[in-house]
Amino acid sequence: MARRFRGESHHKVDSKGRVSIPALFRRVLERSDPNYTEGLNPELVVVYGDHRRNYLECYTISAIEEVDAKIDALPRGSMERRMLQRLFHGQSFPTVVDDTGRLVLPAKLRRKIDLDAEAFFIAAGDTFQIWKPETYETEELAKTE
Amino acid sequence: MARRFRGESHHKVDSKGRVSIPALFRRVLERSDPNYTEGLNPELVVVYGDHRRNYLECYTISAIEEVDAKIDALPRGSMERRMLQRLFHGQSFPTVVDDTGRLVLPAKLRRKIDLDAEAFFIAAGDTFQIWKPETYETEELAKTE
DNA sequence: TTGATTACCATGAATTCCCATGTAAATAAT
DNA sequence: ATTATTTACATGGGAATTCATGGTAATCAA
Repeated sequence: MARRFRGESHHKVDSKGRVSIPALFRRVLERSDPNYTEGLNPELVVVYGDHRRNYLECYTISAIEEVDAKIDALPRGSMERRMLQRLFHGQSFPTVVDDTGRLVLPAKLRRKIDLDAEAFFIAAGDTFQIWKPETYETEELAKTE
Repeated sequence: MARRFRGESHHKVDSKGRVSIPALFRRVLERSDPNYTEGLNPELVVVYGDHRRNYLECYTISAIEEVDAKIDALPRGSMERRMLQRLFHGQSFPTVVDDTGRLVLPAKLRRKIDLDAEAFFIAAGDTFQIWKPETYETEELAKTE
């Protein structure tokens, strides 16, 4: 199976911010983490962006490395480079899947997208997104239906 | 034999969601999976779409890769890209044919098309569809009038 | 020491794996 | 040709494993 996320699902978020990552997404995270080996837990990077973004975008290690490489290729001091650095280096949170296949979202990130008891996961090519279900329905579904 | 599905047939769906894939369709899935080799089981992607779609559309690996390539070519952030990503990356289910030639449809997908004891398979060019027999009949009947 | 974070353990439900069987289709033997 | 033998298909059942989720104890940071 490829290094591309596919599928969508809802998962409970508990009081500690723990939320199961869809099993199929975990397989992709594993395959796309160069440091991953059987028995270990894959790493990932959660990009949350500025106040205008109301979902979390999760990158595999190899995906975020591609982004980093692109940023590095831009001229130092250019506006584009500075903006991308702010988003991908500043407004992001590196973490690791835990032993039971869950992600622990710190209160700050949960508050940012107003997440409470349930989270909606949806694949988006080589990343996946985490939404508050209600937000997804109003924002996304309304737009495209 | 070509990479094109042909034919239609009915198959039992058991309580675990297992359903035999028509043998001829399996041959096509094998030939259209770049990773397939004798002895292995071919992969496929089941696209189920939103609430308006009442059947499952099954893509071979090479067919879905064509779709992915088209999506990747669209500008990031464009509405068209987002819509296609939602459908093909989000509302889809990647899987693999099992050792006995069956597909396992999770309860979620079965519920979506209201599938119970029997499924109707019909070829549609480089994909094939899975319908609840009754739905297909009424739907088709309605069309041909 | 107090609230938060992390590590461990627990469990029911869903999913996968492995093996079994009847029947139809294909091939070989008489 | 007709029968015997093999092979492929469709389907079923139970055991083993994975998943999603929840709880408690141990650790940490301020």
